[in-house]
Amino acid sequence: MSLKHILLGVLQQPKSGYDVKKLVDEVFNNFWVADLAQIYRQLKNLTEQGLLTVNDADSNIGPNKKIYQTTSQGQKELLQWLSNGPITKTEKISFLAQTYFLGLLDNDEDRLLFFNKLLDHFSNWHQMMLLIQEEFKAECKQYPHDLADDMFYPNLVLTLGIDKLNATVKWAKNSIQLIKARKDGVSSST
Amino acid sequence: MSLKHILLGVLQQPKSGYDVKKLVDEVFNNFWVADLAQIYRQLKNLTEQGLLTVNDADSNIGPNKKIYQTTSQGQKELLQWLSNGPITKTEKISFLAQTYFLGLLDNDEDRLLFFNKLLDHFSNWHQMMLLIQEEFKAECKQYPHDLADDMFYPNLVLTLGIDKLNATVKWAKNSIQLIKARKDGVSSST
DNA sequence: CAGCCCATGTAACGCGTTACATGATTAG
DNA sequence: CTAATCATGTAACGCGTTACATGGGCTG
Repeated sequence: MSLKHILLGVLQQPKSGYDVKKLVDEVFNNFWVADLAQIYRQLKNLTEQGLLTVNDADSNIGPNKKIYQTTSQGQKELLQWLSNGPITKTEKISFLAQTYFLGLLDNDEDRLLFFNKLLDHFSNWHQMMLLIQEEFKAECKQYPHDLADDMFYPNLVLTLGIDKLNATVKWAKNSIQLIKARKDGVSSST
Repeated sequence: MSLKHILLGVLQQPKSGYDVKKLVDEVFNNFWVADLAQIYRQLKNLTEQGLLTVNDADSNIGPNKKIYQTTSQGQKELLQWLSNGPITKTEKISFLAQTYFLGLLDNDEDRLLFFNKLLDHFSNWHQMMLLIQEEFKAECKQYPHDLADDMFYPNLVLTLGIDKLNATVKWAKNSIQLIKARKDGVSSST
């Protein structure tokens, strides 16, 4: 129910479907993934519903683009979505489902391998997001108070991403220590 | 792709579809939601594929139950899923998509209302999970080292849930302060 | 006897994912 | 010349969600 609204949001500035995909991969990857095929289908639907307009445009490279843009009706729908309050309780986190059943594996090496892969993935991601935050900090004198209006809320989204990744990285490290301690015998009560 | 494996996991102990739904709501709600209709459909599919068995059973109350249980083939599939490494990058967090576009609302009161609803929701949830953690702590002497094998990994899942909720609650509180400070004028650099 | 919980399901629709098809331009 | 990137799409399938149907037993 939200890809629709993400499209209405990003298409306040006119863009092609392909451009939307790149934007979502770059700036929304923190909390959303979207497939190109899905984006093209939604653009078609939303245009038929009058929430977007299309215009053809030349491309200096490759085939011609179709440029989409949110209509006032689309804008209205977007504001309605924001006004209905926060949508929560929709999370599906596969790696936690896996962790829940990890005791079924028959040795600690496999479990440690699982957690090391997690740690590797999330700490890389964490580092990447810290770099993006540096760019936000460079944009203003008193971070985050005097960020431009159109960067303030994107920045809040970024900071929760960083905070959660920080928690996740610490958790993965701690879990590895706990598993190792269990493996070597619980007795060590340091 | 993961409801399938959650079913294979929880049906190591025989259960009805209705029981699975209750269990998922109680213990997996931290990172998964599943619809009853969806569960019934998957149970049917997985049984046809030979990953589950069904048996009829009386119910002391209401209609007869169908009791499902994971087969050795289902077990194999489950272990395969765990061995393929952690599945990440599948998150879709609607409230962050909303936050990203929150600047489109035309006043700070509406934005603060949004964040207060978030804060209320997540702090209640956080409290609930802390209570569940107390139960885990009561189950053993040296928490979490000497938790039973079948509680150790579920407990890890619980702790990440708590850590992330803690981060989210702090973030919501901080965001409210930042919005108020912007509203009242950025000048106050206390 | 009304309303809730137990327990199962079907139907319809929409979202998400993968595979496939097409074809232009540019960098190595 | 090959591979990558640009750019658009269709088809098929499976997952997620909502609405609806059925009916017994228990609680107030």
